[in-house]
Amino acid sequence: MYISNATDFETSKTPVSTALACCGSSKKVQTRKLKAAQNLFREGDDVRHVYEVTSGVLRLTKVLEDGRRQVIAFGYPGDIIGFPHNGVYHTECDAISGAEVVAHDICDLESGERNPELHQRLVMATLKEISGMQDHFMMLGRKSASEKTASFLSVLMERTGKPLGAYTHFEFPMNRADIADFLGLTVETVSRTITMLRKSKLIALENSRSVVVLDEAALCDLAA
Amino acid sequence: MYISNATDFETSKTPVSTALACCGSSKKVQTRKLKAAQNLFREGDDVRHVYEVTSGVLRLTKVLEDGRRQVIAFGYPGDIIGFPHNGVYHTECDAISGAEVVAHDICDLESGERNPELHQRLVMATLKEISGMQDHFMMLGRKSASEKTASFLSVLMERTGKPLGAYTHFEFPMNRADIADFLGLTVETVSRTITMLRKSKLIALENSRSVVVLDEAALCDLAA
DNA sequence: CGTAGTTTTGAGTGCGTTCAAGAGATGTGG
DNA sequence: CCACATCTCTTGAACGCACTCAAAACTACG
Repeated sequence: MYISNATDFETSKTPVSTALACCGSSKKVQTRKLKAAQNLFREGDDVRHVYEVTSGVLRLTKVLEDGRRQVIAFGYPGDIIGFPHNGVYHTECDAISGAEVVAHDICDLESGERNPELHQRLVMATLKEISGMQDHFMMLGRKSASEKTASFLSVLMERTGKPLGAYTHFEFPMNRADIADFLGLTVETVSRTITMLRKSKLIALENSRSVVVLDEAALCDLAA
Repeated sequence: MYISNATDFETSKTPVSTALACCGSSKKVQTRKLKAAQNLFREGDDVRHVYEVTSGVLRLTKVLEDGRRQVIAFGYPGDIIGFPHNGVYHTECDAISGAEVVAHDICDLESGERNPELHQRLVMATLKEISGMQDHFMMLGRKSASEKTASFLSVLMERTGKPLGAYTHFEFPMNRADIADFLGLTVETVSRTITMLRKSKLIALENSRSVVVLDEAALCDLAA
């Protein structure tokens, strides 16, 4: 399933240095810290940078005039977000936890002249992004509420889970509304489905945003 | 709404020459003709080329083990299709009408060393692709059957419609199942919705794949 | 003319929605 | 530290949109 954009999840504190290395020369790396709920860019803003997430989690959304919302992706460390089209961003981006990003100049995405290595890395990120989005299509268009929810938890587990005895534990910063808008469901359905997973002992909840996966295989099966 | 990948729709017979121009040197342009229903590549195939559609219409699909299918995009002339990830295609691609494509070497997508102009054009195509897919997310996740269907017809009209008196006429090669799998609906629902649009005089059908749009504004309104 | 595939239409069902309210968590000011 | 307001999450009841199943109408093709 599709959670975020771009490159593989970095397990430790390496992403900043990776980004640094790619900038090659002595150019200063522009990092930016964000508080929870702080905005990074809005739909329609002129694009100067694409961002590499180095810590925290960001949320990319689109909104219809009548308020219906779709969460396009969650940006986890290692992901590249903010791909432009016709010079503007096409989603809104907000931090949903405290977060830190590295700003890459947009011209390094568009051309390899200045920094071939970084350019290559950004182009690869676009291809990974497309591939991930294609998977997400299948989920939005063809999966049931329980399959969607199981897929979601399953991917979060793979990306952020840590062993806890025989089980796997992880936390996530997004609330039920974010999850619902990501999966094309309502908060109530997400809540009911999670309750159902809990009652059938596939997962246990420490609190509403902290999960222990009790039956990994069953969860993956349900994810379809 | 999201119909196809990549660059803007070419109105006439220019795309091949555009592609040729971009290949710069004397290198021979690899074109490939496809008959209706013929396969171009499958999910998992090694990627050698990305393809630029020069005529006809192609269909990109993903399929789950249990047979559920999602149409990711339709490729119209001017579109670039077949973006790789980790060296393989992540969708199946079939022609749904007779079609012709130009094959661009994959290395021109990955690097600008050999042909900077073409590389730039392909990178731009990935960005347009991402932007289009983001719009499609909103449709799959948050729109009703009639909004989806109206959006679909609306976009096809914009891309391929020709004036017919005061109205706009267009044809499309995809069947109801393709449309349903593109919109995340069933054939029956697509059929019923189109009938509903016909009965409320927003459109008229010459035959099942030939439409006259009678009330453009109302159709766009419905598309939300 | 017969067979296979596509599209439409009908009837009934069910999944996820809406609407409503309660439970739980979080934060603020007195 | 507690009372109160606010936000999030959960649970319940009822509805409705899109689905499933079934069959008829239409099209295409040998």
